[in-house]
Amino acid sequence: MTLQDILSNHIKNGFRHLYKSELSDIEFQATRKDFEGDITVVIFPMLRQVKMNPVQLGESIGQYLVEQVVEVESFNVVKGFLNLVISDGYYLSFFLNDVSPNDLFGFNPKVDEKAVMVEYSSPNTNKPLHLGHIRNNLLGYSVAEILKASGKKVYKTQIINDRGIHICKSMLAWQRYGNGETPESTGLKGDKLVGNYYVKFDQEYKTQIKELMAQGKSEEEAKKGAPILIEAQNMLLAWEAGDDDVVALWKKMNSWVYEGFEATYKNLGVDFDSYYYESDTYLLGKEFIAEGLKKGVFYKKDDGSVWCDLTPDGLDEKIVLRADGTAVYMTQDIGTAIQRIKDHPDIGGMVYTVGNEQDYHFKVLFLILKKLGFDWADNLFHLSYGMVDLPSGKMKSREGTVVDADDLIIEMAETAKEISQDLGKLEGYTENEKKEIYKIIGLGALKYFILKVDPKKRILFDPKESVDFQGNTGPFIQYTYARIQAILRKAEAFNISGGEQKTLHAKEKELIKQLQIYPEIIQNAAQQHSPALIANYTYDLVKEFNSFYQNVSILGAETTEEKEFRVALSRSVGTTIKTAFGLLGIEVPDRM
RNA sequence: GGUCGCGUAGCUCAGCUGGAUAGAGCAUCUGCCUUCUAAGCAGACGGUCACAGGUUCGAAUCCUGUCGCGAUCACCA
Repeated sequence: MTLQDILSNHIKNGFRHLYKSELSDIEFQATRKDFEGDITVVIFPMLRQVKMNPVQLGESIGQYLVEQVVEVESFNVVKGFLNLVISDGYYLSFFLNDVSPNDLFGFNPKVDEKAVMVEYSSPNTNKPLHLGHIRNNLLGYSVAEILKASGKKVYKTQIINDRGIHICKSMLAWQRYGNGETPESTGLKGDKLVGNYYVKFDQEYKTQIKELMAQGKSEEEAKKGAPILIEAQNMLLAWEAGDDDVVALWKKMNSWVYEGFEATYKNLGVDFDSYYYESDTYLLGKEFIAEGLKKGVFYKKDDGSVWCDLTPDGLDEKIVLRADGTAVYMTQDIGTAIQRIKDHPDIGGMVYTVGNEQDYHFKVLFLILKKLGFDWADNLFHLSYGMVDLPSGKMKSREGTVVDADDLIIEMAETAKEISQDLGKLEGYTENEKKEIYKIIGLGALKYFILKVDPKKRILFDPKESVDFQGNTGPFIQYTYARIQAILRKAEAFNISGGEQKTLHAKEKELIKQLQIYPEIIQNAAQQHSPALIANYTYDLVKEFNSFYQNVSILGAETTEEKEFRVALSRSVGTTIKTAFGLLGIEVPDRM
């Protein structure tokens, strides 16, 4: 039972007689720093049922609580706010009993029997991953970890768009200009190699269009009639017909890409429990269209195409099957969702990490699945995020204005290296150790930079100014962690003798309060699918820690009790940073 | 044009289900390294929370409208 529950019960019991009708919940909030006190009871809402002056009511409740509850030391009333001063002993014992001994403080130990599947990344196989994918990957991975911490079983997955005309373009260009190049022969990552041929195709396509236009064709004719495009289209037909050579080439080039992707994922520190491929799933879903037709969820038009009428829900009519009986995007997504539940019967909900340009698609998808009557359809969530824009505008792969994921990771580590060398730290470490630390810091900066902002908002990313290493940043928090580790290394073995009576400094109390809300933050973050909540929480915690312990010696405390307490508090802040950053997928170095 | 999202300090962003005098970082200025890591700490400066109405004890937060930016309105995925 939390202190708030205790207070709430006391207020309800003690003042029942004043209430005319049902007792409403008592509203608590943390006391603002400029007022004296720790917990504030907001009196205003109670006035609806109790006819009284708010200050008088506050006074009498405050008086009552001081008498009844040991933890409440004193109170003051400002307007309709009853500020309660809570005893040090309460926070001290909370810290000593709950936080300090528990390395996974804040994590929910209970696990729901229903699992959640989180989909993210979901790349095309014709080009390397870029900055947009990084935001997607970080969000998806982080939300998955946060859900785990909140007590959910989680499956991480992705759907890989491995079929279609775009792959054929790369394949064709490679066949024609590739001279048998492989990742091994060129030393290029597989996804880069394939991506290069995609660009090559586009160049060739453009020159052919020009030629055709020079021969007097209209732009539209030229675009449709370019021989290389027609060849690519033929290749797609051959692929769909199962042509051995085409399929073999397709498999070969895709495998290169997957190897390249895996390397990037590994560098980024994200992983997956399973993979779905569109080449496997694009035929799925049709049977459920038939079933939906029977149930009357869908209807058939004269030309044979199947539609879902969503106008009663304020949306449009949506096609779910073409007149020729082939599947569209929506068909496929319906099928994939159902397939996933079949593969993992314990799934109770799914999270789709996809950019906000697909908001409408997912709105429709979820609605259709609901209409089809699946019970899990109520627990589908589109983790929608804004684009990552460059100062020059949108990223366009064809125009070469993309920020490549691998390059960016390397650059971030480079910047971390420069800064670190300027500061002259890390002397006496081997090159490998240093390299490892630079990478952790560089990635920490990048990940925190992206995750600290609300997913819904667009991010403006300036590659020149890059990412900060000071202030509300990953490295600042990592730095505090490293400093704490230095303290712990120096501290001789310490033990906390429980129940110690000690006067808490105001800042220490704040720190403990800040730690106290960590479990709640995780729950909120899980509910709202928001890593930003965790990021900003961690920053607040670290700020609070620094603002006291930057000026106050930890190891130089006068009494041993005081020293033990400070060390234990530092250690707890350290582990909290570590677990919170773990939820963001950010590593934390022992020194930097 | 319809629908959805966003608009908070010069810049980048917090602000939980409405609560007290609006919160950080960067940038600019002032102090602090002989003591556990100065990627730090303390302080100054900086705001009509896009605008206008409404709801109420109380609005950056909820509702309506206007403006600005973005996305989307394909038998593409």
